[in-house]
Amino acid sequence: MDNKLLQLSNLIFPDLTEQDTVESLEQLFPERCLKEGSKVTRMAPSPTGSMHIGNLYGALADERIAHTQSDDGVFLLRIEDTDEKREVEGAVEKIIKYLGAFGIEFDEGASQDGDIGSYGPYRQRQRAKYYHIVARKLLLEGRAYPCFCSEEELKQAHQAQEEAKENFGYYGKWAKHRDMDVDKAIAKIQNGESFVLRFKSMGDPSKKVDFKDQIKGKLSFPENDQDFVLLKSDGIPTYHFAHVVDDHFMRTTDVVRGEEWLSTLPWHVELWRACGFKMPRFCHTAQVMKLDEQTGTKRKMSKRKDPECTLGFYFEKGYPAKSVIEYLMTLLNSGFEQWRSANKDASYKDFPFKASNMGNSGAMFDLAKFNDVSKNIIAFMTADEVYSGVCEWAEENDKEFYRMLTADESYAKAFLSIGRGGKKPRKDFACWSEVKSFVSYYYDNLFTIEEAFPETVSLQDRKAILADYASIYDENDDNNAWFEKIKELCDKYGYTSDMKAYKENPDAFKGSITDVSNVIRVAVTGRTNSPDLCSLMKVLGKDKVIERINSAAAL
RNA sequence: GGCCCGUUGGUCAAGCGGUUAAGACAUCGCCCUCUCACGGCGAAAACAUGGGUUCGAUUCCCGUACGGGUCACCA
Repeated sequence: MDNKLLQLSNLIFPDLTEQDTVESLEQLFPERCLKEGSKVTRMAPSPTGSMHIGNLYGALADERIAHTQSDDGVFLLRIEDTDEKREVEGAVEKIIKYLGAFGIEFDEGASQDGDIGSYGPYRQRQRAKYYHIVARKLLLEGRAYPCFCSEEELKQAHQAQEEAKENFGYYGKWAKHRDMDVDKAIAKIQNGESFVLRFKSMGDPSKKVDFKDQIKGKLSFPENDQDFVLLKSDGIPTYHFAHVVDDHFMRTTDVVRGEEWLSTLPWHVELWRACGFKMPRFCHTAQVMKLDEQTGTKRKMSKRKDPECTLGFYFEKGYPAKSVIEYLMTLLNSGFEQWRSANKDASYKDFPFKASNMGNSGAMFDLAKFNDVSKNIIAFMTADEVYSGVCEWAEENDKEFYRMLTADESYAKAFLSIGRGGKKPRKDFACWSEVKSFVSYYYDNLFTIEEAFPETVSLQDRKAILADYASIYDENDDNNAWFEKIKELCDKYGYTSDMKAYKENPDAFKGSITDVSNVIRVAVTGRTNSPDLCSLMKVLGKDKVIERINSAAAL
């Protein structure tokens, strides 16, 4: 072994002993004993801010890949906290809490109560030693070297490259310290100069590397020639290095990450090889996009411009977690929707998820479609489920409504039951925040006449019809009897109950049964649209119905 | 600018050399013993573009345009 190099490595890695070898790490983190075909995936967020829909999208993909058709696959959470400057307090807890709220659970990794699993620690800053061990190996093998360039020098090089129309970066002739004399490097470090550890690339960009991605298929890039940074001046690794070391020693089988990493894939390929590690499979997922109203073009979802981008949006509006997952599944895997229509009651977890069925171009987030998906989810819930969903939301977001709902639970459940159950349930709301305005007429303090009575009915007729109806209404009538009474009213006042005849020749009649029932509907609910009037009136109770009809007759 | 990825109706998407080019959301019509919702039926609506290869290209190859990503001691 080159003594000088050894001296240099001792200077750079004073925290390591001779026992700290890559082989010792291989023993510490042995290959996992999993069944054939089982997969290990990881979500690796950096704790730098609030979660957005793209994070959830990625997490769901990871989770499904690990857990579909395998009972011992592993989905783990690793915290990429290598950038101290951008770290946000409490972000880790928030990530775990939010994902949990969407039903996404980890088998292993960082958690609120410390680490779970034997491949940790799972927070990168606590893994400094492991990175150093691998980095030292690279240094001693001549695949890494210290670089003393200042920020200013790098900036200047960048500018010079721009002027010379050459590629940006630290490579070839621009890599000033690549071939620096070891003695000189030792002297500089002893002198206390700041440095980073760079990878020494042997790549030749005139050659191509072929690569297979689980989603994108065959890819081909020029070989890497960048001497990118492995360890920053504080000894903490960059993403690139941490990715290779962690995914190797955590024994990740499938790296699922956004396609923004595609461009640095050649870096990673060369690094995996230089480390002597076997590469995992890669799945580079498309981004969730959004139509920009201003420009009319697709663009990445942005937290600032798109409220539906942050996960908080779904909680504030009160979308069931299940709806969000269901919609993301339709974006994530082609074929999910068709599978769903054939398997209405199945859990999304039963869907045969395949990485190869993931879309390879960015899917646009479509709020209208999402709302439809959510309406379907809510439509097939029981009244009890809807009730607890609304209450949970209202407790956080609308205290007054919460008190009203909980003041008479069975009353609330009764009106939430209308049109529910059976094969063709109503699809009235997409989220809990829409419920209140929909059911407001069930509560006297929210009830107002919001819409006009039908114009086809004269004031005189309206008063007479209402007064008449108040005297014949019987809350024990079934739907048929109820309807017969409306028909009788029609006949009495010259409105037809024969809709066909009315449509064919509307001028032959004063109006139709629609007008008559709408007179009653507006009197009772304050609006021209409502669920089935007969059921609705039963829930309201005879007293309230009569009271409202009488006061409307007095208008 | 270099490199990479992508482009099927308004949106999400099937399709893997020969199809009347599925389906879903949205839109519009019609039907369904009251309105709305649900449901049913139906309509309109697409292979970015130019060259090849081929008996035949939405499908394969090349160019162009457009969109996206990336080029940090951020991930």
